[in-house]
Amino acid sequence: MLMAGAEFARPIVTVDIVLLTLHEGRLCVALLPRSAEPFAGVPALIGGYLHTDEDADAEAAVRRILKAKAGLEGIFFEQLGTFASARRDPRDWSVSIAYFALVPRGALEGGASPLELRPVDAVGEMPFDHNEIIIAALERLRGKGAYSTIPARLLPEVFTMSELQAIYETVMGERLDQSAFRRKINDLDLLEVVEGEKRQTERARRPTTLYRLKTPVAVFDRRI
Amino acid sequence: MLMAGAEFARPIVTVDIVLLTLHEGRLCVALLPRSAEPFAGVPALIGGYLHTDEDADAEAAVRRILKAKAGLEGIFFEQLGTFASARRDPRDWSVSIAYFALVPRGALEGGASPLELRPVDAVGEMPFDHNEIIIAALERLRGKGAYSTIPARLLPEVFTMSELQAIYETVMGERLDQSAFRRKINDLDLLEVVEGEKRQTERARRPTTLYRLKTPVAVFDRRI
DNA sequence: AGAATAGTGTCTATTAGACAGTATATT
DNA sequence: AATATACTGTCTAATAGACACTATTCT
Repeated sequence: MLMAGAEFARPIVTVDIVLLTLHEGRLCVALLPRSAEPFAGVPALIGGYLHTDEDADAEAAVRRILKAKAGLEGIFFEQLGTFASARRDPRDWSVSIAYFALVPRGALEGGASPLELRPVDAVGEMPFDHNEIIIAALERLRGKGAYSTIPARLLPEVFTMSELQAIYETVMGERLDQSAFRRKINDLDLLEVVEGEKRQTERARRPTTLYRLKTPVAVFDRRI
Repeated sequence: MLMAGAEFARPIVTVDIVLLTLHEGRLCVALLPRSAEPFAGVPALIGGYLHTDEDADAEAAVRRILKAKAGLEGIFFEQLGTFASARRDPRDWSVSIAYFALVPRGALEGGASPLELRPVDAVGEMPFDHNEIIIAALERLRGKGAYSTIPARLLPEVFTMSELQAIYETVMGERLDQSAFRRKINDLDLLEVVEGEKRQTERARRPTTLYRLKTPVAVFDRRI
């Protein structure tokens, strides 16, 4: 039995973020070369130590790290799971609270950071257990994606119905029927119309209604 | 920028388990009086420190704690989420890797431990953020429950179709049509028939086919 | 026979998928 | 008019829900 006040050697605690975005129609993870050993210089998930002196909670650490290392603020993220074992980090027993985050294409441009976008179907060998963490993120996106508006967070705030459908097709890896897709989206009452039209101009096309999500993330019962 | 090897004060890391079972037809959480300060003697979630010297990973810690504190082995559990903040524990910045576990009614009997079963709809005020953790566990059970055989882990290995239906009804909090339920379960091909029959004997009833899950946990697309 | 639960059949309403058709812009 | 995409309508198949019916045991 434990005595009151007895303590144990504490593990390392870090936060790692699987930041996903679309680049040239492919789903990509954002990687950053590690600034310190182990694996210094090797591209890895965006992450860092929990700063117990300044982070109020794990989400605060995520926000701090996203801002400092990728220049991002106000983007969607949610907890993915925690990877904790004696073996995952050569330094010590280590706990990584993993998050997955989505940004619209283009939100990463302009930042002068050495972010690398690597297609998720060709990430290659990653340091630590980052391959495993990325796989968990993809499962989450594909699983929850079909039942929520989470995939829409890969799009800018305002988008067309066709763009939304294309995102779901990419995330779920299958073609969707246009008519059924629109019917479901409308039935679920997720979107509101934004005034203004999008006009396509290479060759000639009918202008498009623009939409915005009514709520940041909606989860529903039915599959898209 | 961080220097190589720079470190930060490490937080406390614990594991907490929301152990759910059925007792008199109601869903209950198993609580244990805390053996040490803070909140010594107060019933709380089953949990404990991660032992970096003996636990290979977080799941090993869960198994160790379930065995030592509740006398349970081989039961279903899965990671729920991690609760990490400066405020959740009066001692220090604290990380709790929370798990949710299901046991059949009766698996808790015999153990002489001071386990208390408290109905989830009347848990009352709990120490730390344990109320929040319990709510997350219930959401998980109700959410994933409708799309998986997880609720069946509240039953013994062999059960009848009616028992299974009753479990889903309790978990999901709604009545289900018997015919539709059986049709879906059969279509999903989740169960195998166990030789032998269950005979009811208070008053007179037709004997029942017994079933077992084909796989420990199956997740499907369709709602039960 | 009667009670009690096990298990089946069937009708109808809803939802999904396929696919063709119409609409509206530019060149 | 031709083209390209936006958007709608409709038919059919699959699934869900309601509900009544039959089956098998014991007393």
